Amino acid sequence: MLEKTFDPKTVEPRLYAAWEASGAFAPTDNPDAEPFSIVIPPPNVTGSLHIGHALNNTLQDVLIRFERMRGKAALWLPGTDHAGIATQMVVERQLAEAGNMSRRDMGRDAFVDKVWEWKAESGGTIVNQLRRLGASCDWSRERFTLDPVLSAAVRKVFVQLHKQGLIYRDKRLVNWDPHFQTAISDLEVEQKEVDGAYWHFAYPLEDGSGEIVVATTRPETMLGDTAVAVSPDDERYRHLIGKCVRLPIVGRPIPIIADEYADPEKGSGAVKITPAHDFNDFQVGKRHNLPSISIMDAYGKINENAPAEYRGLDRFVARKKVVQQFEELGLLREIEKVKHQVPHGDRSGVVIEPYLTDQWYVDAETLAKPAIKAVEEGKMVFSPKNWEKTYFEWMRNIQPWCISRQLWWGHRIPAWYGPDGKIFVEETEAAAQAKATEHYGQATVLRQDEDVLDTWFSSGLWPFSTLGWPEATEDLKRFYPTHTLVTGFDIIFFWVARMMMMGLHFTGEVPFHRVVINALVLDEKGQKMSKAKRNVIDPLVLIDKYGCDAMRFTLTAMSGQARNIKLSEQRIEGYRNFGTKLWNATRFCQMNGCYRVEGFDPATVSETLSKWIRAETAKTAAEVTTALEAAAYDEAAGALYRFVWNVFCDWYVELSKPILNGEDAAAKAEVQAMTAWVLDQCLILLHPVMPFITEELWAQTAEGGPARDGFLMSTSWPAYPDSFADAAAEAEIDWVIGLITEVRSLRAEMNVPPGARLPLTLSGAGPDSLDRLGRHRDLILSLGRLQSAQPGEAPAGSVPFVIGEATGALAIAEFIDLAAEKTRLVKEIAGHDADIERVNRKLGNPDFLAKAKEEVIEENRGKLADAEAAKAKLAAALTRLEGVS
RNA sequence: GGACGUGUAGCUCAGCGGGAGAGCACCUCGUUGACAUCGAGGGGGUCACAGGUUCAAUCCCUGUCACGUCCACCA
Repeated sequence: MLEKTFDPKTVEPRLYAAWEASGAFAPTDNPDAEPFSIVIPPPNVTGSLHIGHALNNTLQDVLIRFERMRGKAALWLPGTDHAGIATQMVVERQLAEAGNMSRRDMGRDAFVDKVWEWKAESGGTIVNQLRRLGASCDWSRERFTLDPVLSAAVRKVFVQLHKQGLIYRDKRLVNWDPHFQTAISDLEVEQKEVDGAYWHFAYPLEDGSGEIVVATTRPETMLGDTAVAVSPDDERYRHLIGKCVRLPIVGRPIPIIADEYADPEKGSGAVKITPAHDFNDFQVGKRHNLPSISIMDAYGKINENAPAEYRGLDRFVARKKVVQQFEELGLLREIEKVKHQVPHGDRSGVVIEPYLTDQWYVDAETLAKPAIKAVEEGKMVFSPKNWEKTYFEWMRNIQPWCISRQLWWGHRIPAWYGPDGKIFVEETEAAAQAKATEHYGQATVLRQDEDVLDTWFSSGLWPFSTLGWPEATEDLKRFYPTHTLVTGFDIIFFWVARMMMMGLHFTGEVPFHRVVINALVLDEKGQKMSKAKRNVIDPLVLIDKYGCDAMRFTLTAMSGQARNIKLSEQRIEGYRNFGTKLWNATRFCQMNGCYRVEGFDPATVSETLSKWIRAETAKTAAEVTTALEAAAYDEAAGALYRFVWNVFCDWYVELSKPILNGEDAAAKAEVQAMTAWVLDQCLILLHPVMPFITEELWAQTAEGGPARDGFLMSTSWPAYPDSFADAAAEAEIDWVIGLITEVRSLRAEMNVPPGARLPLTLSGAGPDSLDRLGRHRDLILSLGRLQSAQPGEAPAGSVPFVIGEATGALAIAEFIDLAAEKTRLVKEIAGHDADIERVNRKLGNPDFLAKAKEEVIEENRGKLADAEAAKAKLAAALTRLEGVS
């Protein structure tokens, strides 16, 4: 016999270890099995499981368990991402806390060794947390983006793209993070609204004939100004074009130029041009051949290109100083306070500087074309579909992707420089050396590029690099392209788009056929979770408190098409209760001798109740299967919840009791076997969502019956014959349920004391109804707490209700409240009247009759007839009642 | 500025052309009987607003308002 309650704390680790040890997570060896593969969005190796991971990985696990049970060669390939900046940050912080040498003091090689040490010690955290989630990943295939095979793939991709002219080195403005002293991509820049100001500065004309006023939000950049631009159409300034102003503080004469970029509507209509520190100005500078004077170093401090008193000052100190000097010079015309968007580094949180450096770029525009086309042609579909608009929007306006990072942790760029700066891009140092020797005619010392690649460069190769590409491995042949990618919308650009570009370019195929975008998990108030707001819900805490299955079911059930999920603990509690319900239903089965019968075939049952639950089971299985195929996780969860709780527990179990406690041994034996069968189906169908409790029940229910053949997780997903659908059985049991519900409802409404057993009569019943009444009388009596249930006219002092073609009447003379009953009848009749009127209006409309579909018209005729019949019965009862009173 | 999304019961959401639904919360009743982590019953909604298409609109179209997210830009 089962324990009173389920104890997830002891069961979960035990079962997970058993699954993993048995090899059940690996795809089947069966060569005929259809492959079904997904790759995990690799969490940062520094990460720990947050609620977003919990959702994302639960959905993947539901999917992979489902497909595995369907007999596919299901591979869920796990792994982690080396996460360049994030990991480097963690290790640097640890070094500092331990009072160790800084990264720069210890040097590159020593530092990278330290990071590997850290990875060996602490890098497994998130992977073990995924195990607690029940994730059935094939750990034997676990990958890390810096693994030798994956690194080789990165080098090959870089070299090939370079040879194809799709990777190039260029000197231009990048988003520079002065905190980490590295370039970052556009995507790693976050716009934040901050308080700032427009400072309006007057630049005196060199010939002393006046001044021109410009405005800026970054006064320090004026130290690098090389022009002032005005619109060629701006009458106010036309006469000044070609003249020079003398740049205050600096003393440099700079020209006034005409350029469309200057908008006469904005500010004074004149704009200072700092090509080395502003993206727009850089373009203007190019057009006019202006010098680009970079006045900052990599740390955001003013450099030697500025006047001596500024050198070494932090950019924000310099800003104040510039303003102060303008004020002292009498050239500060206005300070206009504004709130404006300022770019910040997403990791460092500091203000990003446009900075002029040499960096490596990917020609994303070229790579994007096939990636756009693949989605247009439906070779890859988003679910929900709308996300393709986001994808297209970005892909069609894509900018060159800056991929070099001035970090030490990552894939070092496979480019070597000769003494004259000649670049050799090769997969290995030896190959580069060979090329250099050939080029220079003698062995020459080369220097490798110091930079590493953007982490997303290697992530972009993930679906094929993890399967062994560029080698034509068995795994690559069998599992690529992968089937589905489950991920969050926040990384559609960072990751999905890049995988599409790289996958198509290097394998000629889409990396996945479907991308399922999961929602963002918010707190119960709909706010983003953040440590600062202290509203973070830790999935591990939830697992401890409610059990893993409860959390998984909650996330699955709430994972609709909406963009976010507001998670509340109350909801989790509800689904924990659902698990308890299933547990107790199983206890009921055990107490009533419902054990699995070897060789039992549900196709052979003869009890109507058996046929009914068989049909309901088949309906549910079909619903769940369809929903999971379509990634409609919430629908699958909803169908399971309703079936287990409302159909199986609330009705089937109740309806089976009289038979289980009855004298008919054959019927009892059948229902016992059938009940055990249905319970098994519940466990199977629930397993993908609630793997632990179902596996545990699967094992425990074997105790009183034949032994189970292996794990539930390795059991086949059901496919029932069409013959399980059973309209007659459905109609019959639905009638019984309807009758019992009516009786219960009337008892409650009429305030009949719980202990009172009442007589029920049924008048006007046809042969079917009489038959059903006869066959299920015991059930009806016990569940309706009735004294008797017989055909016959309603006695005086009874309350009527409509059941199909018949009128039921509950004799409650001693409890009846005439006024309340009259009110009830009037209300019900009014309800029918409203229906009749609405349907009549339709049926009386010639346009409706002419244009509506025939079945709709028929349906309405049926409705009308039903409503009129029901109304007539109740009206008759009302008349009788009025006769009494 | 551009794009996307959301407004349905007190709350969270499903439904998306032909009778307004679920869970939670609420109210009433009920524990020696699988389960009080429970059972039975019940109340509660001009489906944001305004137009349009249609025989028929919560559902499709247009507009308005409110809220949210993303992208771009700012002298």
